Amino acid sequence: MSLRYGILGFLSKWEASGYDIKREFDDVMSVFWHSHLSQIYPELNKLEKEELISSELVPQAGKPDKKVYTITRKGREWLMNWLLAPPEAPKMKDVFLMQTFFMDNIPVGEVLLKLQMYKKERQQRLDKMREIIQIRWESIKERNVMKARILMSTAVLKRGMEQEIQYIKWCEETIRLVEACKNLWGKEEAAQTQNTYAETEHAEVPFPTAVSFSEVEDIFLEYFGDLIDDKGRNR
Amino acid sequence: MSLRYGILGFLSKWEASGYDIKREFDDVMSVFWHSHLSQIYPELNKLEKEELISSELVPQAGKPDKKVYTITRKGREWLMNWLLAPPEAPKMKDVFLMQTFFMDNIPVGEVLLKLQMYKKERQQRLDKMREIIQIRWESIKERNVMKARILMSTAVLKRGMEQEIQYIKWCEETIRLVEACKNLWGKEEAAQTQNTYAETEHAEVPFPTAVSFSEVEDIFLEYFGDLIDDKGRNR
DNA sequence: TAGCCCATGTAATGAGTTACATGATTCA
DNA sequence: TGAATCATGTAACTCATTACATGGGCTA
Repeated sequence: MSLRYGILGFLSKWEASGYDIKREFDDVMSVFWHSHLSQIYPELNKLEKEELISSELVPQAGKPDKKVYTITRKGREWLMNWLLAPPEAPKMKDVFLMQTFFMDNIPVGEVLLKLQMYKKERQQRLDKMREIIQIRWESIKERNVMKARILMSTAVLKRGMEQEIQYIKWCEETIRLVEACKNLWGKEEAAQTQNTYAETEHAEVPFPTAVSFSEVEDIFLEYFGDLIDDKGRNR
Repeated sequence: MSLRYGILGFLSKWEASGYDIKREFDDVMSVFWHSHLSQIYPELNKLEKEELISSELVPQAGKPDKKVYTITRKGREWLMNWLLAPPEAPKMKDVFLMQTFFMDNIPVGEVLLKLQMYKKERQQRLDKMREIIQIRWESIKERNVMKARILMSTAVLKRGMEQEIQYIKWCEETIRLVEACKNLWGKEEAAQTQNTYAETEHAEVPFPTAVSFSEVEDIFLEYFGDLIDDKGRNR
């Protein structure tokens, strides 16, 4: 239900074809949304049938024809009503965090590798955002104009960048934590065997490689910083 | 494709019914995933047919019967293969950021209200996580055991908490930014009219309430901190 | 000449949500 | 007595992804 508002929102400022909209979803809007052309085209046709947008065929030299869409008054009304509605509860879906949560099932070496790979993934997203914001920044300064749309879109870009920076930092910190607690995984070659016996673990039988908490308490407290309220402890 | 691994991952440590799994998705696992019972039940049946899990009916006193699932060897193999596969590229879907991006279409007063409401939403998530981590922290200290699973799940919880803290901070900063740039929206009553003319905007016709950038440059630079590389400027 | 960019789609499949259906116990 | 919790599901629908289809122009 949100894709259509992403389209209406974009068309509220610029006329565009499905292909143009996809380009935007891959560029600035990738901070908060992603979509395939095969979803955008049918949605555009649906929006036109509902008279929220209208289209015009524009011939191009040396390129295929374009179907350029324009938002209608009704479309603007729908967009505004959506914008004024109370915000939805955030619905988390983070595949990488899910994997991390279950990484006790694979050897430590693999855990560290995955964290490093993911850090790179996030670094690339950040680099892309930095580029986008740099270009926009120069353009704003050059044209010397500020508008509400520019303000809000840069605010969103800031949020995106902060998110990537913090995710990268978390990867680094977690790599350090895992390295400091390597022994919890036991020998790498034994990992397969360990897992086979893990099903008895819920009955409070200690895991072969479990250690007493006090051994790692300091590492833990440092990792968490002030996120934990550690009452009854003298430090 | 990830829900099934969320289920397998959970069952890799504890035997559980569909209802139990749902409870977990609403609790600790809500940091990175959410799912409905009407999706979990059919998935469990599918997993059983594929022999990745097996079930046993457990009668209960004063409560309906439970269908308790156990992961099979084949299920563990599938889980491990998924965990060892290279991480997927993150797929962003943040409805609130999408709305924020297009908030030039509604009055400033409404923009500020929405940012405040969303901040509260995130604050509630944070409070819930704090509670969860506090309970786990006490339990770890009491039992005095540390295992790889505990390590990784707390790392994920940390990430979740950081995310909420930073989102809240971003809301606050953005509220301040919007307040400082209120005039970009013009009079609230005029908002409807403004939007009607916005379609001519792509032709570089300045927006009625546009101001020169230099007027807000300092506010902007403060908002961004060191996120922008502002070359050729003396500060 | 192979592969990418432009441009628009359809079809099949998979994932996710909302509504409906049932029925016992427990708590206010 | 009504609402919430426990417990398992089906059906209808919407949303999202992957694969397929077409075809001209540009670039290495």
